[in-house]
Amino acid sequence: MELLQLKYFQTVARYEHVTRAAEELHIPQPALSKTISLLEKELGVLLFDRRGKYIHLNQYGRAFLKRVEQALTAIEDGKNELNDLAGKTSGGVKLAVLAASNLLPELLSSFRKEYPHISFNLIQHFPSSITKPDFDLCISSSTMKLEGTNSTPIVKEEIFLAVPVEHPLAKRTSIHLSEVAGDDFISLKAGQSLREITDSFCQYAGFTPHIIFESDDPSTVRGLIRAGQGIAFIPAITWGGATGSSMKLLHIDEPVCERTLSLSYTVERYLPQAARLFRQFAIDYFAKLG
DNA sequence: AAGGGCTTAAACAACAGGCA
DNA sequence: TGCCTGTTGTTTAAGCCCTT
Repeated sequence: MELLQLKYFQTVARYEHVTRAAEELHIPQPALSKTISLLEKELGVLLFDRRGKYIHLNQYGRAFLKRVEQALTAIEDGKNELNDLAGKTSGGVKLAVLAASNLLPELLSSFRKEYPHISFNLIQHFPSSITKPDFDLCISSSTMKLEGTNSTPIVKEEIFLAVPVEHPLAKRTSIHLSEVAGDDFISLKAGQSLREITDSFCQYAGFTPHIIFESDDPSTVRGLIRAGQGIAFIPAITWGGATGSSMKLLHIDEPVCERTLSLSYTVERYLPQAARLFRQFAIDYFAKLG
């Protein structure tokens, strides 16, 4: 049994799609089919159910995948550990960013000024087909609990309500959220952690926001507010930057609108030196922002 | 030279979706 | 419902490269 066969199997098992796995592995699809069938032959059981043109992991495949993941992770951790022992901190950091992606360019460029030899592999969403996200570190909202991880809070920020200057409440400095229950909202797309938090603020204030625009891009959200199309929640730090004179940020008295971002890392895995350096750097970086 | 592992190319089968 | 078309997975054959 070859290590390569196990890597191939892991990829096919994750995608349950031979062609996509072959593309991922940069090998021709027939070769991958052949490798998998040889592995099955060696194991003496079928790892996949073939139903027509689709393949699905079966009970043997699922059991084997669990062990293969453990074995390959252990080998990866071993390589990282040896690199560190040999004094090579040039490895990459697998960084998942599920929140505060706006600050990422500045954070990474600051870090790389100090450690130019450390590279990054950024993960900005977890494909639903991948059951076990693979990262060294993950920046996310504290409301998201990632299984098998430890978290360190890195920044607590207030969430303001941004209104256009011509809005009736624009002359105020603070409001109760229930005062804007009837307003049109511009919001992040559903599924984003910030969106879930702000929806819960509104729910607490006794209303469901009437959302007229959804966008993943903070600058688009700002532009729409300036254009008088609606109001929006704006995190003070991670969405920081000039708001301009055509927009006003209001403090929300009730409910308390804050969020905490955390840095998570998997508990059972060896954290490479490069990732440990970045973890400390990120904690210090956000401490300065806060 | 022989054997193993890989590649590309081709052929085939099974299925999904569109359409009449 | 039946046909057509496109997609996808599998198998086989021929050839290349590397190791023994």
